[in-house]
Amino acid sequence: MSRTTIADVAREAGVAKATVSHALSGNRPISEETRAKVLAAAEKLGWVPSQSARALANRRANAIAVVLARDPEVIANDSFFPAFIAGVESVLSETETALILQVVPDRDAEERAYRSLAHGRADGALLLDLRDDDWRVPFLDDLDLPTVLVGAYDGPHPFSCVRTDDAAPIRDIIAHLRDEGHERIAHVSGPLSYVHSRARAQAYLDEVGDDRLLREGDFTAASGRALTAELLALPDRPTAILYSNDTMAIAGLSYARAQGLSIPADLAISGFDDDHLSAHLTPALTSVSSDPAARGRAAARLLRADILGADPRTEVVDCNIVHFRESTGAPQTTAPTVSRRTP
Amino acid sequence: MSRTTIADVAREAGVAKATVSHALSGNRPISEETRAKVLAAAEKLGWVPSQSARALANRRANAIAVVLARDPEVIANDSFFPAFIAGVESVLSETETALILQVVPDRDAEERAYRSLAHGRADGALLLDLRDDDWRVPFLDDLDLPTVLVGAYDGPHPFSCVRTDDAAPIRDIIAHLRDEGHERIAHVSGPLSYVHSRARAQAYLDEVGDDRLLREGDFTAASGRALTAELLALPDRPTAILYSNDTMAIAGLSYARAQGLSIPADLAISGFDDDHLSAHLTPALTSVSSDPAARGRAAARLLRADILGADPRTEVVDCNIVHFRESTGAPQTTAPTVSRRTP
DNA sequence: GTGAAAGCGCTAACAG
DNA sequence: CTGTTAGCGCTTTCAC
Repeated sequence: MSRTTIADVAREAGVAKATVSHALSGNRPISEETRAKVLAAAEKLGWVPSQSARALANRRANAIAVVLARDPEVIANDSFFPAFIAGVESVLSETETALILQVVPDRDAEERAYRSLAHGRADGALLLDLRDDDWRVPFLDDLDLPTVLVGAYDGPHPFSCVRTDDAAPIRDIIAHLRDEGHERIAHVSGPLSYVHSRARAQAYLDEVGDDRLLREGDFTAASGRALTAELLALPDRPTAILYSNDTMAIAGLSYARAQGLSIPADLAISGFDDDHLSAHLTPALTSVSSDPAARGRAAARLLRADILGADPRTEVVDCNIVHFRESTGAPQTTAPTVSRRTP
Repeated sequence: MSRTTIADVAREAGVAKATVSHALSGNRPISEETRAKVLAAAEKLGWVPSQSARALANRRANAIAVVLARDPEVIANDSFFPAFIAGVESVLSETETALILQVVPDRDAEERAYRSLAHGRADGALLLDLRDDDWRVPFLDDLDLPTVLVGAYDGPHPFSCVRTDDAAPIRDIIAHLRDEGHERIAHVSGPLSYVHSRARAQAYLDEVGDDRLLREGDFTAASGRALTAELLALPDRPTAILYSNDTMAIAGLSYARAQGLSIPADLAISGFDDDHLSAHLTPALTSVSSDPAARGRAAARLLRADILGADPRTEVVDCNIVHFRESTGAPQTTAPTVSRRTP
């Protein structure tokens, strides 16, 4: 680590420590001449200000945090998260702010993590995977840690918020399916305690009227498969299934085909999140892309403003696009597979 | 933020600051009685030690860093990275160590990032996406920042290293293809300056003997598509293509089918990395799973040891498994799709 | 415009 | 076993 400190640079440049500090931060007028001397000295000694000393003096860590309480395995198969993080980073990098990622196994660890973050490690936090009456909301309010909620949180809260309208694409898909003649349309949701799963399920219920064909999954392939089996075993089995993410949809699609059903002739299928491979499946999967990177950018910008003392505000990032593909009867975009043996 | 400091807790408990500090760290014997008093006081005041003050005094940030120089878009479609990070986190969480993620646009920013990390932000770094004669290796050595190389780096270096054997699965796939009667086997590699792409390409060359059917891609779907087109346009077009990742393989597969080729009858295809959807494609894609989480765990453990002063060592994590699926002629694992109209 | 000195909140000698 | 006293390296009044 750097044994050279601001004092060494000050000595080398023949000025006071304060001058070195201000020459770099620009927090007070410095003559061009001294500034040049200071920069030269810093360059010569290869000095970089210590982040920890600066954090202590400034009461600012120059870092923000994302804490995930999910199972590592779930994180690994999630297409939303990496894109979201990439968006966040693109904003943070403008201001030399670091992103701290913490994965915790249980609520206890999560509370400790937030406490320690709030006390000198991070200047703010991004909250994902919101649940109804999420305990983290009042908790972080108490901790007085600037926070941005990512998702359509309904409860009372003092924070900035990035929302999307997940109901509209669900309505569009259902309308499309009805046009195609479907009457028994099912929905495999994510855990209903998550606000985004619930919003999607609610849009489905509003459209369909009852919950006889609604099944609550957990976003894993296993649940997608199991609930598809359950739905297909019904006496009046659905002719179309909307899944709340692509992982469940693909598992369901795969199961249905294994049962001898043809997609979309016997069963139409749609997903959500538009995994980068979904367009390449056969049949290609109808899904909803939601530009997670745009949401990441918006969240990072809101948080930066909050940290600087701005008033919290809610931003609606509307970037949901339905991609109608073969799995719901859209015409094939790639040529049909004709068996042809070349010499 | 916490206005309550160690001094408040000391006063509340009627002891000295040092006692409070040691009661928590256990760095010197404390009577059960005082410790209880201290803990009670800390609890009552809701005090948590300030990470930044601690970092400054300890000269330890309790954080490690991963810096990515990739395009955010590439990160978003990469199945290796999130799983790797999940593995890293599972080890870090044991010791309250944070992970700092930084995405930088260019080399200049990357140097600054490492400098600032080395100076108080992080105690060590994980190096991914290694290239031949990677400038970061001597640079970090200079910075004196404990580092673990993730990948089979050949140049001289003083660091710990996590390697895998990527050649074996390539050999296995080629052997399998030859058994199936293939003679013209092509390879679409990643950028050959990356050590892992090169290792795979080298294994291919060693097996096949010449580079007439080798094409250098960049891991994106676009390059997979373009190079597939190029290979299929050859007078003696290949009957099998090995891709260096699944994204390129799927794009290639999709292109080939659009050209009217049947997979695997006309063209056999294999990928690498086993994206979580690859098993669900039709035809399912032959690929190599490499347990990125295991590599993440190994890297984090090595780095932790290095930070504590252990001697650097190289660990081979051998977890590559070839999954032979339909795209190379393995029997279908899901039942065939029989068109059947239900009432 | 610049310097000197007082913290930021914690840890670690050093005494007792 | 516990209290006192210096720092860690930077920022920021407060003087000049």
